[in-house]
This record gives sequence, C-alpha cells and structure tokens, in this order.
Amino acid sequence: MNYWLFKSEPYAYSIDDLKNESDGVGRWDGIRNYQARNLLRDDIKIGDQVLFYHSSCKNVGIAGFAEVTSEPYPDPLQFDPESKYFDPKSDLENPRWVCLDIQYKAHVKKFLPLSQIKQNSELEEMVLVKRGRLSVQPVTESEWDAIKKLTMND
DNA sequence: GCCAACGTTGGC
DNA sequence: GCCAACGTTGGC
Repeated sequence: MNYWLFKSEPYAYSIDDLKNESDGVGRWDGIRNYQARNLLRDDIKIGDQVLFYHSSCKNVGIAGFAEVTSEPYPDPLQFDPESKYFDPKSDLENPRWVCLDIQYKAHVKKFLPLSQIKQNSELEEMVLVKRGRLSVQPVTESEWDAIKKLTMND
C-alpha cells in the first residue's frame, strides 16, 4: 500500500464536498498534467491512502484523509465540450486523461498548514515542499505517520 | 531535438 | 497582483 497527496482548490472541490458525496465516494478528475496522470494511471492502486490538501485558498494545508477505491478509468470530462477540462485532442479510442474514485475517510482533527509542514524537520523533504506544483504526489510512510500524528492527536 | 515564447500553478 | 518555477507549444 502506498501514500499520496492530492491537491484540490477547496472552492472547486473540498474535503467537505467529498464527504457529502453519496457513500463519500467522489471522482478525482480534471488532472491535466502528464506526470500526475502517469501516477494515477500506473502507480496508484486500490486501497492506497490519500492526504487531501487544500491549495490556492486562505488556509492552505492538509484537510483530510481518503482512500483510493477504483482502478484508473478515462476521465469523462475530456470528452465533454462544455467542461473546462475538455480536450479536443483526446479521443474515445485512445483517451489521454484518466481519473479514479476516492472515498472520504476523515477530516483532520487539527488542520496542518503548509507553513507548519515547511518548518517540520520530518516533513521538509516532502515533494510538496521541495517541488510544489504537482497536483498528485507521492508521500513516504514516515511522512504519512508524522502527518497522522500531527493532525489526529488530541 | 532544440529552444524561445507563452501559459499555468500556487504560495505569498 | 506578483512572480518563481515549472510545463507546453510550435517553428526551425
């Protein structure tokens, strides 16, 4: 089992939105970056654990936990001309973009802001800190454990 | 395949 | 709104 961090802008799709889906299962779609796509397609498996990160908002940081519940499948938005994620260069025979389903697990008890992640010696090597701009990124087991401790204690 | 120009992400 | 750090596009 592996660990990942998924970024979302909360006014577009927040941890609350995921929780409010029926059965708490939501489609993680709209990924239009090849590196992130390759992770979704090749590396992320059912049962993998996900940190739900809120980006581009007043309080950026880790807001909750989720679990991968489906294999990757073609992102329907790429075929929808009305969607901002429509991709005219993709075709049904050979879809360019994939998505998958995730299930809500929990909100953090204590929100973990990016500023705090950057200051924490156990977390300063996170892709989130080192690299930043990548909407799907790997998290190590020790990072996962440290984040669990910081967000779920008390 | 190179690379300049342009576009996007995302924290601040 | 700024801007750094990418990523993408397209001419050659």
